[in-house]
Amino acid sequence: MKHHNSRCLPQSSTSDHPSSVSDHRSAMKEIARGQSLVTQLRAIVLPALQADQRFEIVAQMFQNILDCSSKAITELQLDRQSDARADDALVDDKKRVRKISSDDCVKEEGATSNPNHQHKRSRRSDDSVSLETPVPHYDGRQWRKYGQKHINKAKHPRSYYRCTYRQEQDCKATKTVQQQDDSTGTDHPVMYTVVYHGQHTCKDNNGVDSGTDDSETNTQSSSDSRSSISTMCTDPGDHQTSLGDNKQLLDKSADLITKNSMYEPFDMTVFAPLDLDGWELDALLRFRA
DNA sequence: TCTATTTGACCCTT
DNA sequence: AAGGGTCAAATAGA
Repeated sequence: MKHHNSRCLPQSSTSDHPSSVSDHRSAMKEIARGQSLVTQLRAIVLPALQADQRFEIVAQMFQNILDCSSKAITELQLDRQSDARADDALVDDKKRVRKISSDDCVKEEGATSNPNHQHKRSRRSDDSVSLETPVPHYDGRQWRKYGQKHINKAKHPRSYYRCTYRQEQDCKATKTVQQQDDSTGTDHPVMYTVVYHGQHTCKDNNGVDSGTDDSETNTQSSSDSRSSISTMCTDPGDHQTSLGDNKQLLDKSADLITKNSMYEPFDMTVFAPLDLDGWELDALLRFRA
């Protein structure tokens, strides 16, 4: 099922619905909050069900719920963008004129650097959805980290991720993950602010479904056994203290859980419910405590 | 050897 | 000029 191209969506006039933008925004926030809660719940429930026959069903149900909310957010985003696009058209066009002309000048007169540096870096805040979660990578999507930066006045660095299928399927979805400053040294779980930008245009969840002919996996998927979810704790120092002495135990647990699920008849990588990284387990255990 | 992550540099917006 | 987002070479790990 393909998402609608925003350009193909009927233009829902904001003038017809003056409150639609704020309605969309609050709706998206609520859905995102629901996603966060479901994600947290899943992190609690699935490990407890690892030896249970109902594990698969429950995992699938969780994933279906998350898929539903993801699609709802996507639809809302597309709807909002189609509204905003009309409003922004003039403004964007002005910016674009300046951008293109300056780019042309630079490139035609011999670019000083890589021609790949053609992307705009600005992000419109209304293109994004943010949520707070103790398990920032537990969203059922596959992400690849492409950068990390220290943000001004923030204790913890911000990590930048893009969809794993960006190259293969030109999926423009990105997200940033940043640990909240006030979430260390307290009893409650470490919380992260996750901001999603853009929509997934890659096929289905993880692109896995398109590989039903998995006998001829391409070269890139040859490493699938190594990582079904390519995100992991990448903030050096951020989690070391919290992982502490329990890390080995947690790793063993994760390993055991993963092995248990490895031989299930369906592809667990779709859900990746038990592909917990150390910090996710840490967050989970703190959450449960 | 291949893929993912790290990290400094570059570039753009404000 | 500062801050933030992205790139890409270097590095790590399986």
